[in-house]
Amino acid sequence: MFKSVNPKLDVPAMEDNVLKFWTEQEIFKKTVDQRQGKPDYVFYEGPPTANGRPGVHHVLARAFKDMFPRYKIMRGYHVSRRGGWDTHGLPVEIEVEKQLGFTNKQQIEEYGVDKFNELCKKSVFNYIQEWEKLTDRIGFWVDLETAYVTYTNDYIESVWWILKNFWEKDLLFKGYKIVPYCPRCGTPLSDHEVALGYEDAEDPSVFVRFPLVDKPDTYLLVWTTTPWTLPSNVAVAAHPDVDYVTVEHDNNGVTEKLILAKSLLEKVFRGEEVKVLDTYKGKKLDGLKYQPLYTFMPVDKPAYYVVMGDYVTTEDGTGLVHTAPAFGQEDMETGKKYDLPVLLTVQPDGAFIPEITPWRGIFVKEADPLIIQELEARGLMFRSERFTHTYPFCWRCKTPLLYYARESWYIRTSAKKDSLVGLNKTIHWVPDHIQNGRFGNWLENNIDWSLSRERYWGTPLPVWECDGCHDRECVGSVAELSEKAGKDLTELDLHRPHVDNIHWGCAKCGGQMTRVKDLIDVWFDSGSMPYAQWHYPFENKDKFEAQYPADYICEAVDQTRGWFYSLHAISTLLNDQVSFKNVICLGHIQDEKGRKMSKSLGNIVQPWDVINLHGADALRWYLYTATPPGQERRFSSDLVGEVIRNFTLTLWNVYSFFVTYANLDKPQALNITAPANDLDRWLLSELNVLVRDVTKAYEEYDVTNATRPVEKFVETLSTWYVRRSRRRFWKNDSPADKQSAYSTLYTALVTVAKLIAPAMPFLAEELYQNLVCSVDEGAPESIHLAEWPVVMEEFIDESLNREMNLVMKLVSLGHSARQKANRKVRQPLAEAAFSVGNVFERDALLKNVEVVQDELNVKQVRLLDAATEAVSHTVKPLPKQLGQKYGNKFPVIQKAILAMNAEEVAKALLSGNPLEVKAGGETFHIISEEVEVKAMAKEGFAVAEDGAYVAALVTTLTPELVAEGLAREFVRRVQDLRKTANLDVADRIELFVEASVGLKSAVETHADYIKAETLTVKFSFAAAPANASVVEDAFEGETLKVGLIKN
RNA sequence: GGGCUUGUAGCUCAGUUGGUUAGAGCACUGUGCUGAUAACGCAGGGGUCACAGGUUCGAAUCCUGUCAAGCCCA
Repeated sequence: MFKSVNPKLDVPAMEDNVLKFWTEQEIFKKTVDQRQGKPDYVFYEGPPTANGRPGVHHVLARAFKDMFPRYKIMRGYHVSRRGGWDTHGLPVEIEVEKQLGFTNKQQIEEYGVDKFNELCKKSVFNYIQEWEKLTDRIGFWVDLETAYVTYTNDYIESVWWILKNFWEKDLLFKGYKIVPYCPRCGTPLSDHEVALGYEDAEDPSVFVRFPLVDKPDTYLLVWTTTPWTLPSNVAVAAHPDVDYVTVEHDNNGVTEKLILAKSLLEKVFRGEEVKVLDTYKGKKLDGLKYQPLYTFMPVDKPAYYVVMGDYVTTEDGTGLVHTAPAFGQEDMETGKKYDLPVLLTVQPDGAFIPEITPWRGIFVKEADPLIIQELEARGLMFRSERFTHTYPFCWRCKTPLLYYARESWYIRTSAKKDSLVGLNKTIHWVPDHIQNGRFGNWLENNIDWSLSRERYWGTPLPVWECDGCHDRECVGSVAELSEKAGKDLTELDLHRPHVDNIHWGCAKCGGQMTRVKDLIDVWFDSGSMPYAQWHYPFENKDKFEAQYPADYICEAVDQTRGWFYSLHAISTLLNDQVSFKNVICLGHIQDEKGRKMSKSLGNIVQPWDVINLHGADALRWYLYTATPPGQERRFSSDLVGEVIRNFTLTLWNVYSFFVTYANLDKPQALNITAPANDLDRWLLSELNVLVRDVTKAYEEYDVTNATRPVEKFVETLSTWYVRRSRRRFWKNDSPADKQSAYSTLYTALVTVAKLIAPAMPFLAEELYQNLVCSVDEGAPESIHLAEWPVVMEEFIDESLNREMNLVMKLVSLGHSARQKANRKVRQPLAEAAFSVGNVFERDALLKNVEVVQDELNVKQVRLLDAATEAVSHTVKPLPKQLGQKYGNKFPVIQKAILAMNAEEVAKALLSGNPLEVKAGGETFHIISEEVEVKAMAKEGFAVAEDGAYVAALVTTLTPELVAEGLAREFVRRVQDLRKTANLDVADRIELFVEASVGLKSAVETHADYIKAETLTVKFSFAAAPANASVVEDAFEGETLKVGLIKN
């Protein structure tokens, strides 16, 4: 019937078998093909780069990516899941540079850009086999055979088409960008490179007087650490809400007035006596004109006045910030805002341009002392010192970096800010705070997308410029390029340097059109994937339309400004539409000590180490259940091992139990009908609640709630349902009841398998193959082709669930009482009495008396009753009820109730009448819901309590009870012996017993019970023959020697 | 420096519109149960709910500030 199941599960072997089955039967392909024509569920794969080994964090993302497509397939959707590879960008170049031993761009140029790019192209797939192997092994179903690759001409052409669209909408433009720049290497550095080169450095710290136009004896006191930027000063920034002062100061006998931030007076004058003439907010300085320090360069726009900036701090300096848009990020932003002129006074080699006559050709840092000298000579220097701070240097050549304006291409995203913000409000974010927090804020403060990169391996910016009249054209397709160039360029590699060699005559002046040298940001590549993966609009219009926008994407949280943004921005600017509807934003993985995993710390956990030990399912399940998705998570292999012990094996054992007995009994039918047995009704009720809750969670992209409740259910299934039902499977006089038990357990197992299929695809498949496919030839051949379970509302009985919960609770209390009285469970006791909180619970207990009797091994179960036995009461005023009703009167009421006689209070409340309480000069009528009344057994009981619940056991033993206890002890020894003798569960035996008097008498009395329990057909009080399995033992003051022979 | 997030037992995490005794699993100790179990039940030890103020009859929960960690930006 069913394939027999080894209770000892070899997880990796099981998973390998399932993988083999999927491969051989092409199950993944079938999940796509068989849903052809069904509604599409669209998933986008955020492309990784395969030039490094995949790590645990990649497994995390891939596990989450895999889950929802699997779920949706079972819900009957058509889900095509195309893989993709991100192949361009600086990290790729750096790998190749390392390989070639290069340290600067010069070397790449000398080596040859074509050869360099060839190496880049090869290196991006260095580890592709490892990626494919891991992807396959963790069960991430994604189509890698047709995966899109961002370096292909088709992909690039689509990206060009998008850029041309932006160009035509005037959304693509050239501007300035401040970049960290190495004047010796002649190149800007990436953030990553800048981070490599921070060192302590000594720099000037100067306070300069800027004379006002209208009041020449009044000066703005301005602080800077880069005197060389003063010749390009065009404004001074002040904070609108900070307090500023005008002070009178004695400058070598001449009285002058200085303006600076109030809170910095002390720091600047260092106790020197000054007279504060006026105090006011920075706002008041707005627009105040001053005389320029230098006029080497003409300005074509208004300049030399005070501007407002929120970024101005009063930590250092004077609260008045020298502003030179060419040499600082904030300065540039301010410059754009106020339309200030940009005075580019420095050449690319870091020396002053000829216009700066006194210092022409001098490296700026070396000009600092000369400038200071010059300002001192003019009486404008208030103070000049040196100070040490952390400053970035070029990591290659140790030259101090300059923040320097470079020409750069931008996408005018800020023009579409309202759309970006508005469309974001329609996206479902998990966790939801990203929507208005990190992502929303980023959109609210949107700045234009800096698009260009001065590099080699990437999508070239398709803009050509005339060397004569500087007219520019943007090219949106290969056909267009061919037409302009006057030759067929279909075969042209669209990368540098090939594309750089294409020229044509300028339509306006006849000059030569040459491509600008820039590449575009790789994020633009990945954000273009909804279009470019299909070579849209040149091909596959239908596919694009069917696959846009995505229903679901998932990446780590660092992608908010990466892929999530690039997708959103491109889609908004191009189509005014979202490109994804649901997104899960994952937290990062840390090591077991909460540190970042990094090569340098040597704390990287290799996914293979975990998978080979515990399997892919356990790893996946751990990732889903351990932490809410958006949170950082500490990770170690041991934590994954807990999944096996806690969840996998528990489920596996229930499964193995079912198969073992089902194969013995061969139950007729396994389909479910309305069962008569309460335990079955309860399990089916809980099961359908589980289906309902898990389904809801999947629909809401709530991974934690789609998985954790299954764990809880399986635990209850094993430790309550199966334990309570065990005898119904192997010793049951009622065929109908046995049948019902099989059907119920079977249904639970198959349903659980389906519920975990998206999360633990291997185990789910293994269970399904044996439980379903081996008995139903018409069933779908894989669980991943099966239908998602439907909630059968008619089976849900919430009050039954509450009832069973109570029973478990009371049984647990009963065990606790036993423990306190030191009465082991094998010893039957006369009775257990309970006190519960309300009528519903009283009825629930009475309904389940037999279960409680059996669990606690007591002869009678009943309610503690004040009328028939000595019982005392305690009362507890309930803060929630009373506090909400009476507010700040609660404490006095509570005190008053506790001061009253507990028995009288209990009596009143139990009778259903309100309790009159006098407190604080008022009278309150307290009703029974507002006070918890607990009955306490007075004497002769072993008691355990929790809240309103009390379990009280009668622990006195009669000789009959003792004998019964001994009989059970005897049975237990025999069962052990059966086990050690390796008997089969159904084997019949013959017993030979030598026992002390009391035990012998007990065994005789309970002989029928013993024979039935142990499947004994022949029984004798005699010494065991030599071929018998024998055990000797002593307990409860008795001795025993028992021998067993298989009959 | 700014934005977002997080801080609860040795570890991983729950903790409902604020309700007085803060829970679970793992690990540890003791004990019991078992012919599915690699288990399970019960009990015990283990907590300044990061810290400091505030609001409230009542704060892990709400507010303010501080500290620490992570990510993104500067």
